[in-house]
Parts: sequence; structure tokens; C-alpha cells
Amino acid sequence: MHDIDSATGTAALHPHEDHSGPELIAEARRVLMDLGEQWTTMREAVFAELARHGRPVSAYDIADSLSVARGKRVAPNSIYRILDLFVASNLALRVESSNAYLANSHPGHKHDCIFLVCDECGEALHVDDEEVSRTVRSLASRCRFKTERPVLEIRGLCRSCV
Amino acid sequence: MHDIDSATGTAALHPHEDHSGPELIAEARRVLMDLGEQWTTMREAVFAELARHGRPVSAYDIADSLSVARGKRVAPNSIYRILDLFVASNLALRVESSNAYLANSHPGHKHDCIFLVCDECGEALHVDDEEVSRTVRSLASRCRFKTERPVLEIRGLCRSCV
DNA sequence: TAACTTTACGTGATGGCGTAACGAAATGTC
DNA sequence: GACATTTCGTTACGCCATCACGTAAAGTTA
Repeated sequence: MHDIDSATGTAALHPHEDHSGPELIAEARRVLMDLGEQWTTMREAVFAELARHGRPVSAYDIADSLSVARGKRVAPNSIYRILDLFVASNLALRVESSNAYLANSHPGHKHDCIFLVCDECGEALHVDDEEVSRTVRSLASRCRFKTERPVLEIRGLCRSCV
Repeated sequence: MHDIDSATGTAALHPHEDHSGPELIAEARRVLMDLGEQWTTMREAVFAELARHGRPVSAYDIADSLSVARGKRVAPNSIYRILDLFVASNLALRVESSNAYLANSHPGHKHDCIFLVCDECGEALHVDDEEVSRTVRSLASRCRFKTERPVLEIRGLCRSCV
């Protein structure tokens, strides 16, 4: 969901699968457990909430949603712990320019990702472009800079909001 | 200061001038006044503080520094107002992944800028690379996304901290 | 099962980042 | 000088993020 192939602008043509809904949750579960981590009720609830929105949401938003859904207060603290794990495990991605988190629709596949974040509707297109990645890393290399994590986010207007 | 030419990794070879210290402040003053804005004592103090550090600093850091320097409390609120103006006028740049601001060492010249932010020492190299800019904008265009503001930041280790 | 260790979660507190609202002071204009 | 505009001070508030510490659950070993 919300991933596209950069060359065509249409549905993803990546070799790896895209997932959504229950299928995506099952895939996330598999990936996390393969890493030797537990798949708890709380973690599933957080991931499901991320997947449900399909766009960047804040830790506080998730805390509020889950507080309602569970009928008892869930502290942002707990959400952050889980989000940190998700990001470290590549199940979720952090959008720096929005201070928000997004479910990775193809967990288990690492790559430099690019977000096209719409300033109007908040939608974030998650793109994977080899040329951009190569160009950016090459630039860093020429500057003798050791790249750990490229933050590539383009703020603007999505095709629905132009 | 802290700008480099992307092809060589050495001192800037841009057609536009780099500035530093008093010269940079004078240039900033000129640019802002050309836009019909006032160059007040407070604004000069904020810009001077940005220029003095030469690396990304938070609005709160600036507020604290100026509070000490002026012997009376300066609220972050006032700093943000001025920083917003600086960013809108291209006198300063915002580093999203650090929630911090940096003096633009060649104000008056707009371009997509790339930051190489060192996770160790906090230094932020400000680079301007035509190929990266073109590649990124082309990607957005293929996705039918209207680019307003590319956020291109590479987190990692600078050449001094590797 | 019991004792123990490890991991996950709950809770309260705290600090950094950022903005809204409103009034006072300074600046520019006539 | 009177007036409008812009800038700044002040208070308050809300969101983002982490620390410290205690409880509970899950896994381990005997």
C-alpha cells in the first residue's frame, strides 16, 4: 500500500512482495520472531494501528487510539519502546520531517527509502529508487562521509492534492 | 564555512561567494533588507549566534545563549519568530533530523541543499549537488508529486570522526 | 513445581521542541 | 504629533521523547 515503482508511477514492481492488512501483520510477525523477538499482544496492536492508517502517525496518536480500544490508558512511553524496536527491526519507518511513524509494507527488505510527503493530506508515498540511492551515497563518499542513514524526504503535494 | 564542493570534497568552488563572521552577517543584513524586512538588534543577535556556532543549534540553545549575553531572559518564542523569518528568507536552514537551525553561508542563493550530519560531533556539512538535486526531483516528477521542499540529510560520521 | 533470570509492560516525572494569544514597545508614515 | 504597522516580551499550553523504577509475564533450569 502506498508504495509505487519510481519508473512508472504505478503499482509496485519490486521483486519483493508488498503486503497489506492481516497479511502484512502476519509478515511483520514472522520477521520479528525470526529475529528472536517476541510478538506480544501489545506489539501486534501497535503494528496493526500503524498498518491501519497507512500513513505516518505519531506515537501519541497511537497511544490515544489504543487507550480507547483497550478501555485503559496506554502511555506514549510504551508506544515509543515498541516503535523503537520496530524501526530497529525495519518493521516500521520514521519520517523525520513529520515526527511520525509508518508501517513498512515490505518488512525484511532493507533499502534506502524515499518519502514523498504531502503537506496537504499527510499521505506519505514510500519509494525505493536505486539511482537516487546511488547518487546520494556517492556524494557522501566523495565528501569522505560515512553514510549510516540517509534521510530522504520530499515535502510537497501529492497527485490528489495538486 | 563548512560548505564544500561535492566533486572534490575540498573548499567551495561555487560561483557564489561563501561568507563567514562579520562579513556573513553583513551579507545577511543586506539580503534581508533587500526583502523589505527590518534588521533589528534582536535579529542580528540571533543570526550572529547561528553564525558563531557554524553548526546546527536549537532555538532553545540560542535563547539560552542570548539570555546570558543580554543579562535578561529571552524567550524561545521570540527566537522561533526570527528563525522562521530567516528560513523563509533563506538566511538560515532547518535540519529536520536534528530539530535545529544553521546559518546559510551564502544567503540569497536558493538551491536544494544536502546536509551530511555527523552523529558523533554534530557537525553538519552543507553540500549543494546538482546531480542529486536533479535525480531527486526527477523521481518526484515521475511519481506525479509536486516538489516544494526536498529534505536531504545524511546521518553518519564525518571524516574527523570515522 | 519451584526458584531464578530475562524480557516486556505500567507508571510517574522530566526535559526538549514548537505555537497560540495578547499586550507593550519600537518603528515607519502621514 | 497622531496613527498604523511591525517587532518583541510574556504567559500559557501542547506535542515529542526519554529516564527511572517497579510490576508482570515469559522463558530457563533444576
